[in-house]
Amino acid sequence: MCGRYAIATERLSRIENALGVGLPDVSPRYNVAPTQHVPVLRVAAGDYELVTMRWGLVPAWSKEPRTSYATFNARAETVATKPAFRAAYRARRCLVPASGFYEWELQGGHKVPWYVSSADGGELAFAGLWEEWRGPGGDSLLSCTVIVGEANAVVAPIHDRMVVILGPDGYAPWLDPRTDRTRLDGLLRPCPAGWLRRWRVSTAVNSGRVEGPALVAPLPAGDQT
DNA sequence: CCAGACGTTGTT
DNA sequence: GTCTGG
DNA sequence: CCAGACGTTGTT
DNA sequence: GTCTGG
Repeated sequence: MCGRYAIATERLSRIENALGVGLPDVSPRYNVAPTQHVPVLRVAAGDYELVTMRWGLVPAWSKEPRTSYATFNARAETVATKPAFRAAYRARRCLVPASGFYEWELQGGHKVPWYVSSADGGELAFAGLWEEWRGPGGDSLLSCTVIVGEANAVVAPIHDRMVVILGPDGYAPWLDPRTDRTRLDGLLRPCPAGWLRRWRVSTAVNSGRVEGPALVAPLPAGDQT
């Protein structure tokens, strides 16, 4: 699954190059948690645009601009049919840029944090969905989720699920509202192991209130198990 | 018909 | 135990 | 995801 | 909004 990530690259070069578009730089963050506002790439009026959305999707039919259940991840296996996600899967897909994500491994009774990083340092693109919720007073909330599926060989030893990461060839078809279901479903596969690396990090990341580049620093070699 | 849920993970 | 906040 | 709160009244 | 359960 994916409940915490980092975005350290200010310039989203891989996305810019793949889509042939210029994008504003983003502020580096090392401890992005659900309910926070995050940069998201979507198509609006036929153009690509980077917008800020709340992480944790609020369906358009929700009575409140929040949910009483977890929506910061959507399962790849069921995203096309679950009431909270299916409309967005059909028409409102997005990319969530990241440098890497955190995963907690259950070791005996306790949890140890790992950082799973982009192998080449360029930004990753998580497969996401977005929604716009409108309140009676004309208020509006943009929100998003990221899709999770099977783990690849880098992540499987520590956790059985991981976020779906798209390659540059998948960016445009994923974002295009006209792409058919069969092609979309085909994109929701674990990414190649070569795209990722992982290392143990400090438990400082456990708290959502801590921030800074030290959070992704590898623990000493002796602690990398 | 109306009311109530709408989600993920992990653990037992 | 369960919900909220980051 | 994990951490931290989980309550009321009245006073400054 | 739409589906399930009573």
